[in-house]
Amino acid sequence: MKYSNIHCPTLKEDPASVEVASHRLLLRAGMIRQVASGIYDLLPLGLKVIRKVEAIVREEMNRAGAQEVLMPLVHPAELWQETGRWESNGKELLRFRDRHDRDFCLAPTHEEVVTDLIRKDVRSYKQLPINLYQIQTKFRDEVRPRFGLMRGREFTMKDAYSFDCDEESQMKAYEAMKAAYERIFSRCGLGFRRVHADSGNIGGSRSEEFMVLAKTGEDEIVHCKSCGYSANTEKARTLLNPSTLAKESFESLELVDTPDQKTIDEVVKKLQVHPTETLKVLLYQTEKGPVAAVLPGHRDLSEIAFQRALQAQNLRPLSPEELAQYSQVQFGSIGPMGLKEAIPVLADILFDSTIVEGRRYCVGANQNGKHYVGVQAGIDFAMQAHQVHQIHKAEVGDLCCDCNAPLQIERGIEVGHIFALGTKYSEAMNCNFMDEDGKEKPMVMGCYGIGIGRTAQAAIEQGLDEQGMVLPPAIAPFEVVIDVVKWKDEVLQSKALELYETLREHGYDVLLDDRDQSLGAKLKDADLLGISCRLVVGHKGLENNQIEAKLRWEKEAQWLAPDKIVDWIKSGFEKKQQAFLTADL
RNA sequence: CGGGGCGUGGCGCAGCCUGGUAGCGCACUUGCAUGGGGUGCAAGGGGUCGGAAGUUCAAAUCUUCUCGCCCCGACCA
Repeated sequence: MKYSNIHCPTLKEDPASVEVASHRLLLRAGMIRQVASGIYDLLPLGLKVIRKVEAIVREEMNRAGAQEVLMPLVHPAELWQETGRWESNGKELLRFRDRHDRDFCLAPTHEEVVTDLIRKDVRSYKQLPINLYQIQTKFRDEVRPRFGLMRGREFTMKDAYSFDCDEESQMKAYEAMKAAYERIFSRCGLGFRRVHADSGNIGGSRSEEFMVLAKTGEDEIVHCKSCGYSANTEKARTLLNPSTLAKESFESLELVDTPDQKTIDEVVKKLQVHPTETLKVLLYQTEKGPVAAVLPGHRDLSEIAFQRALQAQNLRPLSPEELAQYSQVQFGSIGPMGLKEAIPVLADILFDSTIVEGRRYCVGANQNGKHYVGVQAGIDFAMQAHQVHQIHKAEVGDLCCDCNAPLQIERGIEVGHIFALGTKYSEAMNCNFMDEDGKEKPMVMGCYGIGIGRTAQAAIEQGLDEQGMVLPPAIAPFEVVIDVVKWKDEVLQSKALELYETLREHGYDVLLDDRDQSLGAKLKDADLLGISCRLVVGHKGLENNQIEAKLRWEKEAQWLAPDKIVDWIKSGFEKKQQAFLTADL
């Protein structure tokens, strides 16, 4: 490909109000342009990178035995109503009506459609297992799109769905996908961690996320260096490190006035106590009725863990208006002592496991404008074993559940997610099959997703330097670029063309920069685009029959005879790729 | 959804406070020179200031409304 034939509007200056480096580079490299919030054009070179990621994904999916299909972006409401997700999904699900006033939505995911597809044609265990995947556009009307392709509203996703006769067979599909994902992300040159997304006690289902480690990642993950345990902070189970607790300052139970102190911060300030000596009560609404989470004032609640512990389908914070229907007590004065009496309709009260039994705490008194101090956990209020759960969000300093070592917290970009679904969708949608003894059973499903654009951008985020992108050859927009010191010089030009043809014959994806610009400008663009190998043809080298060659990730360039170039590139690329596959975090 | 910010040639910005119908850099066009890290000089083209209404003799500038985009936060009581 010749540069003059490509629409690649590179930018010299940084675009305004763009925070993340990879997003900035995508814009500067002329790979993407914004159309609306969270909606982008992919320009030729941006698309080229995306296609290369897709090619790797396809290859590994096919190798793992999945078959490619293509399902629609527009889904009829009926399918989503069958699983209840038409109602339970919020505004993220973009709904609209067609000319006949029928309800539709833009697909944020495809469990309903693929389950419908399978149930129409699969009757027997003999037809199973099946694993179908697609690389397709999704639309999720995100509250707050940001960071370019990282969190767009319209985005490309690879999603696979497996259908099996039983759990055991399902686990094989799950493991095959897991292995494929590890290969895919390694081949894309990504430093990633596979983390637990669910601790695995709900209906035997299991889920793991693939996190690319990056400071700018939107997700937090805990990692245990000593045993390797990794999990999404929201879903991680961790133990309290007792050494983080302040010394007890109360000796006896006492009722104190706190007329204007509603938040933990305010109470702590007024009563001169340490946050680790306070307890707070968070109220939520569920389909079973209001529920309460009791946890230390300095800890955050993991809503996901809370919901799981409650085994609730829906969970949202209780509004002040709702609270007023149940109780005279207002937010800010609610505490664990006599909670059930204060709010008689509470369905469940769960205590966080970081509450220390016997320790004296400062708590809301369930009387407006009053707190108790010196309340003993487990004595002044009961904490039955079945009520105590790990519902706090993991924090730095917490201890590993498995080996008791201190955990570290890292940031990551979620590029892939694999999930054992069980029979949730197959049961809701009657996706059944006849097994060997003539019994009808729901299929056991799994789903597996990769954000294609996000994977590409994560690779950029991890690889960049001051000059631009540093991409692995497998996903760089070009493998090789040829720059000519003076394009109009016929001797140099013909040498460059010769080199260009040779490399193409050897199967390389080559860019010939045929623009009549200063060398400096051309080199800047080559670096910005992250092209893996750069060759410079000029008089200086040609006098000695040499070409300047440089790999994007190396500091120094080398002078090589033209007939050595192909082998040199080959071994350079192989070394790099090998490094990715064996990279250790 | 709450808070904050921004919207002026393709891009990045100044002008707005203290109204008098637009300016800079980059990019673009033409010419000459240059050619190993965004080359120099010269001559050009392009915007009515997100939109609407209002105040005024006069609005990019003041007021109100509206649209769009970006950032932060989001029920932690």
